[in-house]
Amino acid sequence: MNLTPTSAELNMSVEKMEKVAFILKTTAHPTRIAIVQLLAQQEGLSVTDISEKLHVEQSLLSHHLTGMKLKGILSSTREGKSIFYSLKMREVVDVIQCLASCTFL
Amino acid sequence: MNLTPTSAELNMSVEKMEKVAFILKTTAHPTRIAIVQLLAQQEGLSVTDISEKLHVEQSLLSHHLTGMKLKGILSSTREGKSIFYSLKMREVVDVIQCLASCTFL
DNA sequence: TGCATAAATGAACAAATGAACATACATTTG
DNA sequence: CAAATGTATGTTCATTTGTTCATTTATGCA
Repeated sequence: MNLTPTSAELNMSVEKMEKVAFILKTTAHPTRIAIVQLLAQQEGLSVTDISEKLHVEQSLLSHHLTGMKLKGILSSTREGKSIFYSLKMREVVDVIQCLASCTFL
Repeated sequence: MNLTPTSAELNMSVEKMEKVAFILKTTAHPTRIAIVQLLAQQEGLSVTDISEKLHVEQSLLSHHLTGMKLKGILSSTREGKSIFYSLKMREVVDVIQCLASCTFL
């Protein structure tokens, strides 16, 4: 996993910092990290699927999911009664894994 | 180069998710991202240095800095009247750059 | 000493967030 | 259509966060 920045990338605009902060904030929650981890392994899980796997109540989970979708991290598609969520911004997986691999955590 | 996480890494404990969330949360702010970017280029800047470069008022900056230090992202050392801050958890640079390199941001 | 400079701290407040709950909406099936 | 199922939405409340301002602490120097 090569996360090494180029010098061009190091000079970041305020606007970009705000966008990055936005994504970090959107991801910075144990439940949402669990959602990303889950969808990284298996795309297209329904709300019920996720709810059962993570033991998170439906409404609360839905709030998290719709928020993450609104912010561009997830996408969803309806199939019958169910709505299936997938990872849209796959980079967040790398971001999480990068921190998760820190030995001191 | 293998960007795919291993199954071991994907199976993250709740505790680890909380720690990762903690770091993400601690970083998820434009000013704090700017601080990380700055210290990534130049270690050991004083509060005044950072304040001037980022145009952030002393007290507010100090709140951000002490918070980030408390949470293990930065370290600091006094030299005379000044206190110099450095990056302690260098991984957050990678995390930020990873998101910053997203073309769609 | 006393003063200037550098940084941290604490109080106060607005705003954002997370959780829980009830309810509404959409879809399928009988 | 009505009932059942799956999901979203809205409200309320407690907590956390971000900011500002005033004050305090620490250091160096005349």
